[in-house]
Amino acid sequence: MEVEAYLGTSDRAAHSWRGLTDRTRVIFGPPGHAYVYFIYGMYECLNFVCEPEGQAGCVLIRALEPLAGLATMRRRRPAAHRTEDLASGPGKLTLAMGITRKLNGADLVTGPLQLLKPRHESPFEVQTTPRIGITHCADWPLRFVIADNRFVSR
DNA sequence: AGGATGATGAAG
DNA sequence: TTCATCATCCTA
Repeated sequence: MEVEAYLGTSDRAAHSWRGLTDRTRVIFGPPGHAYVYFIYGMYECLNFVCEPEGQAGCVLIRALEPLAGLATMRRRRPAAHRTEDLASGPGKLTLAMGITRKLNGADLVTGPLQLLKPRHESPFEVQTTPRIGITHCADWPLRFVIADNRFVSR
């Protein structure tokens, strides 16, 4: 599991940095919703909106450990030859899970994509590192990974 | 190391 | 209406 935080208007790496636009509308909306954006002409990335309505701030979901639907994910990700590669990056993750911009703005509690509490939660240690793939504020320690976890990018 | 690929936002 | 930029992935 791997995530990155993007702050509101103070974070030059964040889409919300320039303020409210058509694209950033859902980031400024209520928390608990999905922000899905299109990048590099081919990929989509999933974020969770985290700040109260009117403020901007979200978390980019960069990688996760696939637990269910493995066969479906393998079909969607023919380039992934190992289970660890199915969702080990923000673009790979959305491909594996079939997440597209149609889910932009979806409610993560009641909508078609739901964030659930795990049935069994095992303890883990969080490791903090700089964010990946950005130019502005590149040294801010806002990337969080489960320590020693195989299911992360890179 | 480089190419695929198109939306976005700002400038003209 | 152009233009640079971009929170990426894959093949070589």
